[in-house]
Amino acid sequence: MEPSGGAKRATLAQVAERAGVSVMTASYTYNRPNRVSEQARSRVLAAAAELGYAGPDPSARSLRRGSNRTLGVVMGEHLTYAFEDPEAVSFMAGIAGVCSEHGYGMTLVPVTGAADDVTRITDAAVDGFIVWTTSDDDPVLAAVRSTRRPAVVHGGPAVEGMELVTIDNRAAARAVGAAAWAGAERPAVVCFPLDRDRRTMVTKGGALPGAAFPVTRERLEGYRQAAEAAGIAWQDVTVAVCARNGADEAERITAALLASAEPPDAIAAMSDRQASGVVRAVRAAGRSIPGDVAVTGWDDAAAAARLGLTTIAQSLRDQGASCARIALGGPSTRTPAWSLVHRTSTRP
Amino acid sequence: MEPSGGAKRATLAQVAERAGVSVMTASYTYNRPNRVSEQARSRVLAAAAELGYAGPDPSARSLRRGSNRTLGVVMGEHLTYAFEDPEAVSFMAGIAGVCSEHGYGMTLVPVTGAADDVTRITDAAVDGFIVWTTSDDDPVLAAVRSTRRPAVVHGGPAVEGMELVTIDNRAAARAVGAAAWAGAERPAVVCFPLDRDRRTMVTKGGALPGAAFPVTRERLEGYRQAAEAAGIAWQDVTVAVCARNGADEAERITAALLASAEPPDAIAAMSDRQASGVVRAVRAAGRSIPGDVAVTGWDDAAAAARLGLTTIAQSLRDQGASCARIALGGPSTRTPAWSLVHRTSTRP
DNA sequence: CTGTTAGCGCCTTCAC
DNA sequence: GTGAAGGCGCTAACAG
Repeated sequence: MEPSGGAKRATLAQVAERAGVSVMTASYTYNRPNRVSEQARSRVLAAAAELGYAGPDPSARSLRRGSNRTLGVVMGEHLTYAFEDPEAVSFMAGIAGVCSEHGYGMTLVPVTGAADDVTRITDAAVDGFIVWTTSDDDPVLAAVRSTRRPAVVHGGPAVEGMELVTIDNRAAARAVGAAAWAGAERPAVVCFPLDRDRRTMVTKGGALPGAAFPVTRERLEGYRQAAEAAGIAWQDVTVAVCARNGADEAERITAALLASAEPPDAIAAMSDRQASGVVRAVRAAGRSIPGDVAVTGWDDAAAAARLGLTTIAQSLRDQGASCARIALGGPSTRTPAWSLVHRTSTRP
Repeated sequence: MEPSGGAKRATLAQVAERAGVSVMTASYTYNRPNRVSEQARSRVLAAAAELGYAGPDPSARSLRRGSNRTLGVVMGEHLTYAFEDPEAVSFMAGIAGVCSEHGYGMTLVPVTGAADDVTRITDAAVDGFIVWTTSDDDPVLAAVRSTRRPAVVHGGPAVEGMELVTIDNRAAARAVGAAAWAGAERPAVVCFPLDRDRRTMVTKGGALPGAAFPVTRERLEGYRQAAEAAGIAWQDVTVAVCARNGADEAERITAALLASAEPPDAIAAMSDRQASGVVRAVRAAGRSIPGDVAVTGWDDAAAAARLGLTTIAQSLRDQGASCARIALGGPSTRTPAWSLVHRTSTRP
């Protein structure tokens, strides 16, 4: 199961010998071609071709130069998640664009939630890390920090010694919450998981345990403030905590809420994916939007426009690009812009 | 703009000195903990903690071991494309899953279509490559081959010395083509680009230049065979070549076809994304599906089910996983399964 | 323009 | 259970 490494690779020294030049001339041929005579250069390249030498070994070069020309991206729990969530994909596309511009590669560091995550991070041959939003207590953060390489966290938590790129989730939640709760009497939040245990629960705002994910925590706080501004006590707001960010789970949990004794008449979701599920459940229950139930999303994904969702617009792509630029030591925004997009899923 | 590398990292030798042991004892502490006395071990770890040593340097280790524990993925032209096409994303998710299982990282190699692509590939510190389908003449192939590392091409072309994982595109195109052309008199193909120039054109099958992308070529050949089996001469089949795989371009080009003197009554697209655009254009023109125009897609994406598209089902995710397993030296399928899914967009 | 020297940080080998 | 030597393949720094 181990990679064979293919046929044995020739070394620069062998190429130099065959070409009848010193190792340095061979090295220069690859690194400073114009510092080498045309003649020497072609002899080196000829020797390389004969030996099937494909150029300097990248690891040796990295060791010598002290840089890998690669950024590491840590996406949390399951690497495949990175590809399943369209917003995560946008984020990665933003990173990819900047890496590409700078001739950098992008290594996805596999993290599973298991104990060896730390090893996988300290073992990654990268020049800097970008960490997708995670919980306050995620050991991955300490591992990344311990490498002493430039590191940028997206979303949160804020970690001393690491950069943070995030919108003001609390303010954005206040804004979209105000739209959601307008004219509502029985509001509900369809919520991201609170911590890495990802326990599902339905409770009231007052009874909610603290959230270990800062993004979740900040948004809840914003919804709470919006509720109180609308004259609704937080302890009267239903909070339905999902295990994951996805439409299906949001749909099921919404269906349950609507079938309960106190069906909500306004539902704020934490993503447009969740909101899509909410919309399906509301329609399936024969209720109208926003007449019977107001619905809000988050992200302004394509689905949001299609469904007429009031939502928070932000560019995960730009945020990914910012993270990458910062990791590469350049300047960029730490507090990206967001805006409230009013559509037809909320009461005017 | 260069990464700072953060604070200077301590070396194993420094840790050993501080712990009052030899370098080897320190090394064993990280690599063979049980070959070291409890006492020595804890002194080494204490020294490491004091110095902020995060473990052996990955590049040095790679150099010494001759392996990077990382697979390289080459996605062609624009790295961001990898994240824009849902099928490509599935494919990457499949790779990610296998890498994750094996504790391997996954490096996305930035390739732009420019001359330095070759450099970027030979510079990548990876143990093997997976190359997303490309054209026969793509220099990336020779570059990957020259590294003499295990390499797997997905889709094509077949390259001596590299593995190939692909469905039988010709047979699949024959199958879906048969469904598309049933009862048709003016068939058309909405086609992927023929070569890396990505020139747009509308022509007849007989006048079509050869395609440099094997996947495109094979599918065209399958459609041709299906046409002839249905008693339609290839030179009578319209082929609309798009610059990229996307719904919008397919929609525009279909609108033009429908407005022409000989509007097609059957359109076979090369992806469900393209087919979505085709469906939009057909509806916008006030034609019915399949009554006025039969439509087929490819991939059996979510959109295909939603639109009732007859299409070819295949799992890009499984194919990504296969590629990764093969690159890691394990066994896996080279010829994945596909199947024809009959829905309502074609004539019975 | 070309060559020599001296490591980059680590781990395999072999001795004790 | 521990350590000394040597080298993985390459290139910065400095001659010439």
